[in-house]
Amino acid sequence: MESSEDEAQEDETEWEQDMKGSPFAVSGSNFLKTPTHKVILHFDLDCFYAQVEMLRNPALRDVPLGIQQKYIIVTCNYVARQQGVTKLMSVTDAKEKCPRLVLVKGEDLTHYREMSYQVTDLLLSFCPSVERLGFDENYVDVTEMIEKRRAHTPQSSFSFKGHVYNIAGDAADAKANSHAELALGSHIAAELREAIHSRLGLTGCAGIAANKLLAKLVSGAFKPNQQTTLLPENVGDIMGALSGPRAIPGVGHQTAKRLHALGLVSVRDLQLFPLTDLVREFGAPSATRLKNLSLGVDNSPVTPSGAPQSLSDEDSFKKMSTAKEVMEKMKQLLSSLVERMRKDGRQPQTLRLTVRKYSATNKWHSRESRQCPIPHHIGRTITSAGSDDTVLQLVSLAMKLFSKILDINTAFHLTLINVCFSNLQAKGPSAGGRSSIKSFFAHGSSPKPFFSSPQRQAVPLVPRKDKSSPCGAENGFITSSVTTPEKTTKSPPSCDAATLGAEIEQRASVPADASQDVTSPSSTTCRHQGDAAFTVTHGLPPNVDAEVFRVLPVEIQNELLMERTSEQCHLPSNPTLTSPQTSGNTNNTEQGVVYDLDPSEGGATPHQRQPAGKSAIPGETTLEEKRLSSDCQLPLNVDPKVFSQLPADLQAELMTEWKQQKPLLKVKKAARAKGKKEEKTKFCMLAPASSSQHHMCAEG
DNA sequence: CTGGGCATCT
DNA sequence: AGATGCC
Repeated sequence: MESSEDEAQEDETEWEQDMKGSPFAVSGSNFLKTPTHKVILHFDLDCFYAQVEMLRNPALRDVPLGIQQKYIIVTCNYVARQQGVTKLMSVTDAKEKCPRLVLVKGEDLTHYREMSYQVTDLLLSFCPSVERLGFDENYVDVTEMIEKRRAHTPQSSFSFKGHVYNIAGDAADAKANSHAELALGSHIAAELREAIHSRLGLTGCAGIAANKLLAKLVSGAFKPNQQTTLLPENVGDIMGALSGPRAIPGVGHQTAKRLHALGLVSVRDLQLFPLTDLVREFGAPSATRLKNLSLGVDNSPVTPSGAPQSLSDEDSFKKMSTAKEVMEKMKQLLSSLVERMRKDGRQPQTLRLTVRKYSATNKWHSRESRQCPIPHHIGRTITSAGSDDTVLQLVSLAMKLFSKILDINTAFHLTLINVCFSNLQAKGPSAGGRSSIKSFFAHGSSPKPFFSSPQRQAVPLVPRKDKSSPCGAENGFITSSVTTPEKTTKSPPSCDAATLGAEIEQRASVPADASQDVTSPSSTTCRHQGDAAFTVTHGLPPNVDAEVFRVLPVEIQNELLMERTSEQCHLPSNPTLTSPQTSGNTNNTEQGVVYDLDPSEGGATPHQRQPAGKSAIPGETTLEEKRLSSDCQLPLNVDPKVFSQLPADLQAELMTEWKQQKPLLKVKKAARAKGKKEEKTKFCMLAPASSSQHHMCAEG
């Protein structure tokens, strides 16, 4: 049944070899010098944060210790676990279980991060192929180390260090000689764990197996501070022992839900489920990967992590609803970020702001982010000086992003703010940013592109294979191309991967690495300019740090000033003082909502007001706007004299920016006047930078 | 009363 | 930009 079809092609050698036995263990007679399977180590530090705190304060060693982030115990030491405390338990529950639980705040990750990289660096001193997974786990591909070590290891003298999964202690040694690579791997793992302990004082577990998936799964078999090796003949055992698909690394909440909807509740269900049906649900790439994972097959390489590709800092809270709070939080977050960035030495080229808005229904997942290039003159000061002014400039930039996410003058309720530096560029000692591109094309030969981080260059060390993987496991295939001539695997009676059907290999045409060719995407919406220099500094909004305010972009300043006006000044005075340019944008003009300073409604925020036909007379607004557009487009807090003295090109640049900032009102009005929807499209083309102010004032 | 980072894929 | 997943 199986191979009646003549799909042919496939490397026959591989095919036959695979049909003979387990993809993992080519029994004994392997004449090839290159290893047929890799040996991957997975290291997992015990209750990492708690260990770090116990190192910092040895008095905590013998007491029940919990690491607290906000209202959660993110991890705890084993004394606490003995008393029923678990990871991710609420502080309330933890205290209930263990009244004497000692809590240490763990929101600041600095110490954990530093120790984490010390561990990775230590592993790197033994082997170049180290991949981080979070702060407390590392994969190490020791295949090459083992090749060398095996060369000068006497035959038939192998043994295992630590546990061997599902093999009794005395039976394990009998298997060592037929699994020499894994046996050597177990010794290397023991040595590395010992190095971590003696040099850094940390304990942890290790898993030794033929791929990352299995190494990770088996590393937790005996905890804490122990290690376990998984033999190929026990792959079926460990996969079958999983509580369900969700327990497979790579299968998250969403995937598990979709699997459940297909009726798949056990790993075995997934193993036996027809690939065709799985493809229908997940698409070929994900389907093949899922099915492979369920079989214990994982051909993903250990990819050296190197230095992080981004640095971020965030804080969560129950409620944040004023611009003042937002700015102060940003200042705080960016200060620490800049400090970290300075130590890193590289220069970030992108700033990203992420917020989480409170929402009764969608409580946890509604994150929104905006990003923009970091102007060169700011970026440079980050690594060199890291001054207060740098932080303020970044706050200014971040506030621009913030105003693209939501309207500052409309009530908001944030529960999280995150700032992130990305597009980190190693700054070479010479060659200031320019001149680089040309040199690449000048002569065909490839000049060293910069100074790139050594880690990144180390990537090629990892066999980038798709086929021809030394893992030997791949050949079951079924090219998951569009045509999908799926060779359905015969439904197997056993759990063993070999019997269940060998690996399904996707002809992964990996998109290589989409290494962004850097330089500025044309989205110049966030371009920084010296706009702050022309702003007035008197009459600040209440409770806003003058220093911060001074550096803000004028548009943000305007909004803040207007907010103050609308909230505090109930004076019936001339409404036009509230900067129509900015006020218009903050309202749903299509509903005729405007800032209507009604004394009867004390501190109500504008958005809470009804469209109220009263003062929202379209005619008036239109007139007001015409006046502005024809005459003075300068923000109200810009001194026209000062502005007029600026170079023409800078004037134009500033004007462009200001127009981009608040174009919505004008255009929408214009469109409405003409009654054509096409106008909106035209607007989008003319002002692509405009934010998507899709938040209608709704709740009226 | 669900944290603070990271990465990859789309 | 967002979703998803890992710790």
